[in-house]
Amino acid sequence: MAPLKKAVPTPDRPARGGAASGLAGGRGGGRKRAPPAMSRFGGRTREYPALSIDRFDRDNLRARAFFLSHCHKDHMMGLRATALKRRLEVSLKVKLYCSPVTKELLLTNWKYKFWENHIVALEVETPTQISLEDETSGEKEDVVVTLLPAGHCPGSVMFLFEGENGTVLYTGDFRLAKGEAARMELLHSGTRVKDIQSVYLDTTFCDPKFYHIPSREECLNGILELVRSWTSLSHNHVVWLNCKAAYGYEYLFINLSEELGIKVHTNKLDMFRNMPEILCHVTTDQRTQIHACRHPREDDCFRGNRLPCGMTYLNGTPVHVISIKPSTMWFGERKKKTNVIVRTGERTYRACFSFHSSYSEIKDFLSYICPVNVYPNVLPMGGTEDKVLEILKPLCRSYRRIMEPRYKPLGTLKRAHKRELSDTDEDDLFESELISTRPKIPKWQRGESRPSSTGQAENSEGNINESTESYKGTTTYTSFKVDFVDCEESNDDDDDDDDEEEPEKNTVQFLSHEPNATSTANFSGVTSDQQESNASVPCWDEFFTGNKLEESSENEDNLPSSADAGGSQSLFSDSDGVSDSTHISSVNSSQSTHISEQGSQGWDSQMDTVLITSQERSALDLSTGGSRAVFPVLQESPRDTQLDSSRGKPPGQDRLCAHDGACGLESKGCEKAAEDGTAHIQDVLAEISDSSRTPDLELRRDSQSSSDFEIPLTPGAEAPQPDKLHYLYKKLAAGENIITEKKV
DNA sequence: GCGATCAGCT
DNA sequence: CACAGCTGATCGC
Repeated sequence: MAPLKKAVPTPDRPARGGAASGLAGGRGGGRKRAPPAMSRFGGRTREYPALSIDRFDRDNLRARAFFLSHCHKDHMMGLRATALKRRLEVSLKVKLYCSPVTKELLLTNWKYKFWENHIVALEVETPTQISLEDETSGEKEDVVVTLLPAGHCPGSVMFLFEGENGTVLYTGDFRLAKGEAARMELLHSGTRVKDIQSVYLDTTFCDPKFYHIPSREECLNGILELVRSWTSLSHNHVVWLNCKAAYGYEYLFINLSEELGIKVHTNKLDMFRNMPEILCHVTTDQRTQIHACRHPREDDCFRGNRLPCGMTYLNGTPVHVISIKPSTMWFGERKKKTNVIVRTGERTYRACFSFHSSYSEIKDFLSYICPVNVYPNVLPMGGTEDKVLEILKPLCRSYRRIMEPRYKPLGTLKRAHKRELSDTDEDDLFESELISTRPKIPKWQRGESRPSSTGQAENSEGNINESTESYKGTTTYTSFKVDFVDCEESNDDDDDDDDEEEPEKNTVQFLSHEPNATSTANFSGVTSDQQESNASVPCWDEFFTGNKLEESSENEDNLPSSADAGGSQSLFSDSDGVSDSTHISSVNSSQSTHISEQGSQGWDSQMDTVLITSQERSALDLSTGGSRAVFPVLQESPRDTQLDSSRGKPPGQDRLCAHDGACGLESKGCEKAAEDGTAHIQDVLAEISDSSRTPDLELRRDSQSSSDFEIPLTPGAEAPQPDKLHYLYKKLAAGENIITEKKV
């Protein structure tokens, strides 16, 4: 959830202090900034008010049981307050339920030690019955709670409550790729999705502005290649990851460390003492080429070519530091299309990175669950509750009920109906039958299929997913070739980045393409102007010879429409059609308890800024240790991927290369490389771009591409357009009937 | 003095 | 540009 930060004054008890007291309103006299995304979730659900979740102040103090979805401060409000401490002292029964990882992280902070005897770690995906007893009246109520992996940060979970008042899902903060809900066994009953009364939903990015956020893998790979290219220049080329001090970047650290054999320097790591799979990739030894350390004046440090930890020399020579700042909003604000990595200064980069589901991921999730009610936990910045509900309600059953006859005579149907169509033009969301008959993805198929965002689409395309992803299980690493291109044009037209250092703002486009970029581009369902100029009809041969298929299914079918249309901006997808796909089928365990994630759709590279199309390059070729998986735990079930201390190491974990060896491999002749980083990055990349591809990569790539086909293309085109043809080919390849479904 | 809150700043 | 969290000032207890 985006900041729950500011206390929201309530009628029963206004926030204390400062402005709220009315006494300090005049302080400073400066204008208040627009508030960031604000929590709307007060800590309790309507159905189970005796439970407090992620809020531990005010009335929540009286809860019969407490739940913590993850260890971010904005979800821990009141958790160490005196009032709660006192309650624990007089009650042995009151418990805080959370995941084992969250418990570990919480208790490594001495400020929360007093919880020690009151925390109950629940295994993820293990339904547990909890007896809630009112300590004064003795009244009892049973509820079954199930923790589901949330993909937000280590230990993060969603809570599924089942009891007398129906089934309720509280998502906490989550990032789940499309189709993840369908893979969660415990969201299902038999073969069907459970009948969920209410979802309390993380709506941080529930704004068409964030229609598409590149998958974790895509972002990771962008960062990986940038870090790789810089650190390979010489032993004293160092990267500073300017990460906010929060759990959630661990999987990035782990993957960088695994891929490059370079541990990540952090200020603290004792909280991971019982999590060897993280611990072995971070270090408090400054003498490393990747840093994620913090300092109050870290920007000053950086400007002085110093790391926040103070390191200025490595291997006896001054370090050359670049910074990479992960962010999501920044990309969301771009008016022009950008890539996952954008250069913002001579030595500064922005990398796309998100802990929260994108607009389309949220919609996919919700439409799959299809609850009766939805309650947004967060109002996106600048958003209103009405606006968010306008987006979400059509995906709920309650909406349909409202839409039925009783409103008809009032004349409101048309307007509402229009809204419904506009926002979800891809299907008939209000067939409640769809909900009840939606099949669960069979267990054996999990991790191999890409259920679509809607039941209908899934029905029509499920087979394709299955057939084209049959290689998924073997997709254990990614590969792609990158080039950094300094673009003449500025990335942004307004707010220049604060770390801007160069007179002219160069944008380094981080592009990854297939070797046959032109042909793949032609498979695009939607073509840009530029694309159209050289658009040609897709060729079956190319399609079928294992070259990547490209299609912006999302743009096609989940097309942001009316509601979306205004500010809609698929951040990384300009519909140009050359979508890059990085081929990873699992997210690393460190991103919590979770997911065998198939990356969400590849984002479309921006063809208009392609100066150099990169060729595919196998990660194998560059990886220091050989065939290492970027995401080493994909075979594991969600439960197994939990960062529990009891959990075994992921496969291959022991293969952490000595980083000297790693660097030495690629640093030849680069010792005097520092002055112009970009040029040298390009040099290095040029050098490695000859690397050959491994044959099976192509298979993987192909298999991955199926994720782009989860939603049927819009039928009804008169003549077979390239995209149509592409679709037909796809179906044919899947051995399917090519009769198109009639859409609403 | 401590905790809560807010402004300001990453 | 804001995903989360720190610091310091201020206020209430």
